[in-house]
Amino acid sequence: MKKVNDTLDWPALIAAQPAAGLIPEPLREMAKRVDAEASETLFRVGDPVLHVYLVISGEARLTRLGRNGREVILQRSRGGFIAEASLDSRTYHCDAIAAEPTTLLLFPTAAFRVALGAEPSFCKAWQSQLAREVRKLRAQCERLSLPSAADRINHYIESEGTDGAVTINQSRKSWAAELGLSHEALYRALRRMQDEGVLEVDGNRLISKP
Amino acid sequence: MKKVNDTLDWPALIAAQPAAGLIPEPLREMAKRVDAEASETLFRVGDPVLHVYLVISGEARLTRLGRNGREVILQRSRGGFIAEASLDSRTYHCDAIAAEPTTLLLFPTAAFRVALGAEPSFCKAWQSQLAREVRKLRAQCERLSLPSAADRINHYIESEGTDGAVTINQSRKSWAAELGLSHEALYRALRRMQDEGVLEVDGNRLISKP
DNA sequence: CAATGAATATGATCATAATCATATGAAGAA
DNA sequence: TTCTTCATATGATTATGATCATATTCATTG
Repeated sequence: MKKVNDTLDWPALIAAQPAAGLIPEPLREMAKRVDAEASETLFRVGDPVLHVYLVISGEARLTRLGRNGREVILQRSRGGFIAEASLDSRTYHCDAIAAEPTTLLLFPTAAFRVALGAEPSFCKAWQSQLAREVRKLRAQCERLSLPSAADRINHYIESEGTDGAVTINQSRKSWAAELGLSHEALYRALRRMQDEGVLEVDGNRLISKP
Repeated sequence: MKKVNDTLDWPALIAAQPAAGLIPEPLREMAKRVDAEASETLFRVGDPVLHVYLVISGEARLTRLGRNGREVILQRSRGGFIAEASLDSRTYHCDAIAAEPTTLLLFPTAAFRVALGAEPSFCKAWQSQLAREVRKLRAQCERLSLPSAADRINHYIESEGTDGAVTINQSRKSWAAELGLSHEALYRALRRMQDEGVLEVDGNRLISKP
């Protein structure tokens, strides 16, 4: 887990990961940028909670080892804060690893807590961010509960887009993962929906046809 | 949407829905209990955000009407706060209906915002609650991304339980819905896993066998 | 008590997504 | 440039969950 000592380019960081924009000035100065290699451990069950982690690029995973020896994935993150609830805990209740070469920002937990208490604007912004995340995740759960690929695609367009259209800002493969589908099933469903005339695909723009 | 004017029994409310315990005293006195009938509307797209809604019993749904005329479900709630992100909005961006006879608590939005700003303990508790919800929902999304029923059940045991065991505090049917399975598929998977000796079922207690 | 409805449970059939295989195109490295 | 790699894309086969049907048990209510 290599610490990078360059001074941080915050506009670039925020462009890469908008959630970084929440961080107020004093906390920004305490941020450490870290580059983790694939399968490198970020923290383990029982470790003290020393930092708040923000994924800038790559992929971080929160996992737990099950009784049957199989690893259970609690979260895959390709950007944004992870393990926000650890702010309420002294130690971690899961492991975190980098699933591929990953860049993160680390903020000292103690200072993070102080800033939340001392800066009302940061506190409000943090709350709003959590509420937005809750809304997004609930919609995602409902979407994943739909059995058919076409229904999930339509649900995505209506819940994440506006007026029956949405722009996909990720690769088809990672979008397939977000939809809980194999990428093959996604390609096929898109093809079928276009053939049936219920969907228009223009690059990364998807338009639902009535 | 019948307003019930009885004085509220807070210990009973908190027992029925623990999230009610977050509410501080002054807000409790402004709470209105409401009984909604099946398919009754709670609010609609464009309505001003006048209240914060807490589902005590029954089921509330947040929905949006898609371009193709089909209703998209953004959230089904059988207990807890709904549409928390509406605290950051002047109007609603979805509809809310009671899917069955449902009891709710309503808090005036303005007073709720004031309380969040004025009472640090409430503000922290609200934040913690949102963070816990985020953690729970992320795990649920990962679970729903697993293709097989047995994998989802194992994931549930490991992520929601401790030491390879969990107690289900809901009916099998509603648990099946949470797992994104038909109830038939859940019954069958439980039977198969018991036959294979990888799961022990004792009433509502599930134990994963190595 | 009987009756009604809901949850629990299992069987049979069918639709569909996962998987494996294969091919093409685009981007980046040597 | 060529080579490599990865995303995109489609076909064939298989596994599995959804659906419909049917009992049974349980709880609630008249």
